[in-house]
Amino acid sequence: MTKKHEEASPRERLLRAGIALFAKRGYADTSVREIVDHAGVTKPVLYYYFESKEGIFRAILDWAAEQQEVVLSAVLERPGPVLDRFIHLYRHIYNGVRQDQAVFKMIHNLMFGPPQGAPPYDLEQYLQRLVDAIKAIYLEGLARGEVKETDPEEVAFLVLGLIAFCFHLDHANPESLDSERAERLLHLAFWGLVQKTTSNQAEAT
Amino acid sequence: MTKKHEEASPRERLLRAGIALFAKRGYADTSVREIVDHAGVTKPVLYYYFESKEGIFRAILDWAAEQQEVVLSAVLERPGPVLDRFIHLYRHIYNGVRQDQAVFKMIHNLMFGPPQGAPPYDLEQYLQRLVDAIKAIYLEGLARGEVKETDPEEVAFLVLGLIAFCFHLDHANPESLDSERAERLLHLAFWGLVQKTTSNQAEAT
DNA sequence: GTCTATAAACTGATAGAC
DNA sequence: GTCTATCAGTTTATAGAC
Repeated sequence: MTKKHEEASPRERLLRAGIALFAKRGYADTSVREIVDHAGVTKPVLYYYFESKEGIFRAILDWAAEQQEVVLSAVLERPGPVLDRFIHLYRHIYNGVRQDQAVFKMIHNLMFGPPQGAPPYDLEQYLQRLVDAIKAIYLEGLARGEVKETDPEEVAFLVLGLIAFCFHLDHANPESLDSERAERLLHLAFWGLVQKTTSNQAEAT
Repeated sequence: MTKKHEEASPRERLLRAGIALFAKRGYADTSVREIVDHAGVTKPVLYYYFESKEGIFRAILDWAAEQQEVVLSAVLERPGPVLDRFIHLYRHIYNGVRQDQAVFKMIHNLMFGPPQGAPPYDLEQYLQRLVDAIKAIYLEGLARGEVKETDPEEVAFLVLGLIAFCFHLDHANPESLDSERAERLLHLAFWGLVQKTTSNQAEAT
């Protein structure tokens, strides 16, 4: 963390500008001219620190991978009931520091959107780390008898699908932002949708 | 349906090419040159039938809205248990005819990805129609006492989030395509994740 | 309706002065 | 390190012949 909020280095201003623009409009629709204008520098400066448009793109994603690792480590250390920890994960990843939010939006867009000309990058690692974190939380809850036994991978996809969708809704429709929607959706999936009748009415499709 | 599989009109070939390319790579990264090459025509033909790149983009989305309406109407007419109908919805929307699949992928990308320079379009209508359809299925199940009472909007988001995520997984990782994952995830959310301690222990995988 | 040829603007990237 | 000026290639879009 060698950053001052007052006057950042050209390299850092370029990184911030790149994050903001790539997150907002995607890779193909963001030009290097826009990035350098937004950063208040000239074009050769970008090509000096990063060697190409692809270079700054990869530099951003490399930095983002470290950021995610920091966030996930903190979340995994915190104990508590499974549902609380899932919600805590959502809040920290997606509703974290405003500054880091754009970079997660950028990753989200790359994961769920079209490649749009972006250079190849191992996005699978981001997803896999999230899956692993959710699995770990689930398995701890399972050991305490808090949740039923099922495929941990399925649980991870269930939780990830919901928080990704809430993240999308919040960003696609910022005016109707509902900070507790993820909590309610996870709650709903946690307790189930089916009506629990009197005795033991199991239904299989 | 005024199409013959043998030899389509230039206009229709352009639409198909546009769908395929916009779906695969996004709006900004798809050039009109690629579209006309893929359609086997020349550039002025595109500007004759549609007046611009934005024009063919909007024409595709207008057509897609009609297609979705047809699919949703068919799904809503079919009776059955709530969970079965949710799965049926998924299969018909996202795993429907191979030909129409690309257009749904294109909409999915526009909904969940960055705008990437695409012209403004009311994507909210697509989402709202899906939400309404899921609400209708849920409310019918509620009237039969099949599901517990909760906010229908939440149910719609739960189901939509999961099927959108499965759709993404299948397309992001086609080699590990798992056609029954959506079914399992919906099943999991339907029955809940929590351990039912007392006598009411119903579970099936 | 469909073509060739081209306009005008923008793209990523670089040379060379300071 | 940072600048001005510019390159070569691509973009959307059109003019004008047939």
